[in-house]
Amino acid sequence: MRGIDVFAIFNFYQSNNSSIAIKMKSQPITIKDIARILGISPSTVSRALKDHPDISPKTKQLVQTFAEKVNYRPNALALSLRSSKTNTIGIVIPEIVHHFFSTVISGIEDVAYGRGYNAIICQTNENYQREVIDLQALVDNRVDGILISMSKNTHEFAHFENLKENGVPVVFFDRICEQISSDRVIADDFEGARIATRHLIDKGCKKIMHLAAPQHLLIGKNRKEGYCSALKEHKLSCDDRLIVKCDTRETVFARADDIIRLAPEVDGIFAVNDSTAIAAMQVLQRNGYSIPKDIAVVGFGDGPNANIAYPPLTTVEQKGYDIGQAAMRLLIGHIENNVDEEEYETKIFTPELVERASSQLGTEY
Amino acid sequence: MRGIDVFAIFNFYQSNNSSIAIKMKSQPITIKDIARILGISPSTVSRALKDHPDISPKTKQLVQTFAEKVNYRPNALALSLRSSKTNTIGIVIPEIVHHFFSTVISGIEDVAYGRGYNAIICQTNENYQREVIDLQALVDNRVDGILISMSKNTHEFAHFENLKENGVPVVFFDRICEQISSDRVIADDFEGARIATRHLIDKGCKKIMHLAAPQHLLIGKNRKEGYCSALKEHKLSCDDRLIVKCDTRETVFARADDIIRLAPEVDGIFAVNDSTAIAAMQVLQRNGYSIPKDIAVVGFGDGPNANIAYPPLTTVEQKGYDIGQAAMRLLIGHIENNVDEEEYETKIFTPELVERASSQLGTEY
DNA sequence: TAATTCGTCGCAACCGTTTGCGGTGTCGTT
DNA sequence: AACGACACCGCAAACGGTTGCGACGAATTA
Repeated sequence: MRGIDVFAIFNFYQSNNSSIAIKMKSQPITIKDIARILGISPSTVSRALKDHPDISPKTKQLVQTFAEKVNYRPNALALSLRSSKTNTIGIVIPEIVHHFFSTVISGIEDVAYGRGYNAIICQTNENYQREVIDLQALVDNRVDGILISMSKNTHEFAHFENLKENGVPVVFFDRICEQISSDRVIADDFEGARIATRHLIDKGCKKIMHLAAPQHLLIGKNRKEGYCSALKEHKLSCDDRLIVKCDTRETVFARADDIIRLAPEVDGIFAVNDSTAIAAMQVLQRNGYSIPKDIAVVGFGDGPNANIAYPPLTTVEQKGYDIGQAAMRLLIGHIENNVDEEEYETKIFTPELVERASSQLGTEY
Repeated sequence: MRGIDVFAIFNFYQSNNSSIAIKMKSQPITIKDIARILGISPSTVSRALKDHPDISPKTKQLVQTFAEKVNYRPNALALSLRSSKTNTIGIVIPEIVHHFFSTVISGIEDVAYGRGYNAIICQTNENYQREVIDLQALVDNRVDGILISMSKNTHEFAHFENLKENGVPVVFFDRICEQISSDRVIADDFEGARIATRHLIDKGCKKIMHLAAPQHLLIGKNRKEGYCSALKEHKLSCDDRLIVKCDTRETVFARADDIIRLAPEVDGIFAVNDSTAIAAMQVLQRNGYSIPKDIAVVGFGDGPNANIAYPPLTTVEQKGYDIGQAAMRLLIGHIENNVDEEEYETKIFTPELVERASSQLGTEY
């Protein structure tokens, strides 16, 4: 008897729903809807859907097939509110357009999806204000944890402290914040720069110019020091005169005169990143220098550009994918073992040299 | 009297909170917490925080300053659950690493932030399954709307239909779905290809090769037809023999033999995208051809690669930023005027030629 | 003095889901 | 006949916030 009634309503609902679906935007169906239609309580529906032993097989069957038919999906907002667990993590990065960050994201996402987490990506465009706003929005939406790579223009850290006060686990990667104690995953910039510079020396370079990033950035500092270290290793002097401050395509062109002035006495260039290296090659080529015949060049952070450059650029690969995976694993550890131990970990990935034409000093390409 | 009491508790709470903040992760403070501490009801707190006229100035002052002190922030989940409005939109794209999509995202975000929306980005990696999962997750989290650029491998569209049934506004951009009626924002691939091909003809090319994407993709089809149209405009024949199917760096190298075989009789190349164009230039250069002296080359979709290439690549710019802005504006329109009119709009952006060295036929670079 | 108004505030319901606990009905047991 | 055991299901509270409505005291008015 009851069964017949129920299925009558069932069918009515179905046809009714599909007919109105054409005219109006139907709200997603809820457990309460199902309960009302089937004439049972929401709690029973909830339990039936998750095979709770208190529910009779018949009821389970009824509810489950009905839920299937109407394509029921639990409201994630309600679940999160009740459980205070969103299964979502936030990623805050300066710019997604950078190949390095894109690969980091891929690493993060692959681990995240595998463990049932969703990732929401925020880009700050190197803007401090945006970083503050993005982090606040993530906290407001109760993400379970956050992965951050700092903006270049961030010099205050209250918004980071704020995360800890709100109990949000955080892992910094690449652009870490020295003033905040936390888990960290970084590329070994010092060692990478040393490898790159050593390579130039091995290729026969005697006087190597360095195109450097601002020294208040860890990246800039560490890469410069790695460069100096390799020079000293080989009894070469680390001359400040050979260090030109430019770390983007634009700044290279802006300081082109300085580079050209130094070029005659130089036979190698180590640039703080690939686009700087490529821009420098172009500046030199336009001024009559041949690369790598006259001057060998090495970049940093292998992106797809390195292959496209003329000549193809020797560079050190930064292992963004691995860094992303490691960062996500660390974060999950903090989220799931709600251990309050402030035992922070730092993982370091050493870059690897990718040798191409641009560093073969003395050869024609 | 009462004031003194309250502030005593206030101060107690403060010191207590800061002391435990060191040892344990404190949950974010809620309206209920504030109500309990101040000895008033949650409703009063809620109203005080939003300057409701029913609340006395004293109470408002008390609540507001206290909320400020403890850095109260409303729980976005709770707000969304009640209002069924998340102020969040979803972006589903194949790959963020592509410069075009990155710029689209910037356009979207700038409009979104300006109108009080957050954006959550999902990349499908050109994977149909991932696209289904991502869309489902967005719906589960009750985003207010979704912007999609389809994956290459999507041939079923039930998951798109599902969005409409759930009443989620959708705008397709760039990689639109022809089978689903919806708002669309696209680049005029046909016209762009025609402009690019015309440019080669203007530069003196008589026989132009086309490196084409698969013809089941709209992009591939439209760009090829634009190419043919320009040829016919100038009484040149559109010879299928001159069309080589390759649309990535890898496929260019795979079909390098075909390209080289055709090269002697060709004086121009129009490639379906920039990386294909650049790879083709490299293949030709390695085989003794000089560009643009022997063969002029034009790409499609100006990315930063075009500047880095040797020689710098002439290409047509796709206006990703504008497309992103337009798509987001359309979406907001649908979200905020809950008009059920199925009056769908299609916005078309015509690319612009960016002339560089690679297309200056007959000249030395 | 009694009735009305106004200024302040709290109760309770709601959004969608979960879950402890208690209630009902049907057995079988003594 | 009375009891406990068990299967099955619903009530209500909770997550955090909002809001219609009613309550209460004080001040104003008739």
